Amino acid sequence: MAQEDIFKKLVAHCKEYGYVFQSSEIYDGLGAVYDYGQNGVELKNNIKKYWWDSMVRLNENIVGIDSAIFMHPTIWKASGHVDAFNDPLIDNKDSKKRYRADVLIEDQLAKFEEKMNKEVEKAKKRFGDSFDEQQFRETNPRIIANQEKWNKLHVRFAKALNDSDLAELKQIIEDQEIACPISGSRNWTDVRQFNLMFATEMGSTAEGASKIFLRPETAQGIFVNYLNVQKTGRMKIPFGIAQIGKAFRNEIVARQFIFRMREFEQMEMQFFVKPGTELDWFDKWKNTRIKWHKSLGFGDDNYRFHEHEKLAHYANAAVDVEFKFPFGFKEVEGIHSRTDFDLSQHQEYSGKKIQYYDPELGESYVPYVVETSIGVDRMFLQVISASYQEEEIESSNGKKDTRIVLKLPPILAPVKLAVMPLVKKDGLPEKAREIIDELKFDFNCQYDEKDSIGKRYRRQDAIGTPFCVTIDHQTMEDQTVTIRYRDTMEQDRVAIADLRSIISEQISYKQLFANLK
RNA sequence: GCGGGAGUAGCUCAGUGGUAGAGCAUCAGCUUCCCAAGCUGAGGGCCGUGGGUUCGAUCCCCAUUUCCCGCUCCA
Repeated sequence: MAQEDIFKKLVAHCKEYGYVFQSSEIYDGLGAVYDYGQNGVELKNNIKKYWWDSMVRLNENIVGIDSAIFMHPTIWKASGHVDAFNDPLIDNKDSKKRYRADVLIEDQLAKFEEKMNKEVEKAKKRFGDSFDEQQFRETNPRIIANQEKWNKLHVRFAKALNDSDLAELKQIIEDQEIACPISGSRNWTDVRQFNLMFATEMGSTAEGASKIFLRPETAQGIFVNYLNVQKTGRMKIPFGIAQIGKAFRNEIVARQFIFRMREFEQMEMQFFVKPGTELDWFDKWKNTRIKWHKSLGFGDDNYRFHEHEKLAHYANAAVDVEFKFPFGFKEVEGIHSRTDFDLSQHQEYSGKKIQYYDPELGESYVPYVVETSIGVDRMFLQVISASYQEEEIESSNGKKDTRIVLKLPPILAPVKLAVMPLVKKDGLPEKAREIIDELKFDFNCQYDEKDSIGKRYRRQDAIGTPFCVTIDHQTMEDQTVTIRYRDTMEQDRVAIADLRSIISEQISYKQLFANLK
């Protein structure tokens, strides 16, 4: 079956079995926003717990925080988001290509510079060593003409950008007769602003209200709390701060189900290190994180690293962990060496000294940061797409049958255990309830007595329940039940008293965590 | 955002210018059978939304919204 078909079925399955619903569906939905259903929320919580425990519980030198979504607006100036997330865009109607309007105009400025430089080059060849470039630039008529054009355009462009005057940017592009490099045409749409940060107002009166942003990443909440945590937690470098929380980006194109959403959740850990050691720590975390992914057993071949060639303004090394989704290898997690960019910026903008006194060195420094940042929703999609299987099996009447099963890692499964009476009489239902009452404090249990036992097993397969316990007449005599395993469909007869330890062992972190060290 | 396709029951889909159907699913009862399809019955849809044409629109036209594919974008 084609991968796209599997993806479609997966999306349908997520809805049908209470994993993921489209947001506001009864009102026609809201673009690229999704809700998690009764099973989805359990899976998502389990994913978050698995990450959190592997960070905070497993590492003495990593602690967690939970910072607010609203933050002081200056934070986003310091972080660079206000500038980087505000792009005036324009489309060429013929080539259907989209450009940043400011980049088009900057290219035009560069063309003038190029022309001037060419004149200088020519003159250099002609006059040799005795050539005075400064004087030449001031006197050559062609350079003067170009310089004038450049100056005029630059002033106009800077003003338009400063005023966020989109119509003026469009007018500049028209006046400069800038053409699309692909189609060569000057058939442009209007310039539109795509502000990737959501804004709202804080303060209830119009005059007193100030514009604030919904955070586009959780990392800044960690950076601005660096001093608080380091001091109150008596943290010594190297140490990390972990956080799970929502972030918001007004994506131009948000698609592929929950892969790219406008409201999403991140699990981030910022690791503070001594300057100069950051690349060693970068390698260490790269290694640790890929082990974490592989520990879930979805197949090592389904992961790869993608090294960034073009680095962001703050980074000196960056790598993505990519997973093979039904629509191809895509980023799940990013590991970035962010240098001291963020803390230095906050130091500058806030005026507070954000440094660490290193007793070994006997001096203070702004720590360097290695970040691991994973999208919860992408992780969710990874887990569920890797787990979704359609199996051809032989039915009892000899016919071929398709069994749809979510082979979720038991530790992540929403429901760990279904307890069902083989028939709903002779005291079997009561016995089943008794077992659930005993085990529900340890595991998420589900009771089902409707339909044939085979049908009930299939229902549990569809939501990924790893264990089904069935009460039959023998149970009433000797206190044993059958336990049926989701993946193999095999059954064992075991004592009721042993159920807790059997299941506990299968959903223990211990083995998974052993692989992380 | 641009181009293309689609939107009918929880799911998969029929259907017609005269105010809607099937299979599966759901629920109740019977059946008691350890791997989904036994019997009986029930609930559920202003046919994505708004406007237009028409005596009358789920169907034709326009707009809009959502989803899918491609492009584009992506610290």
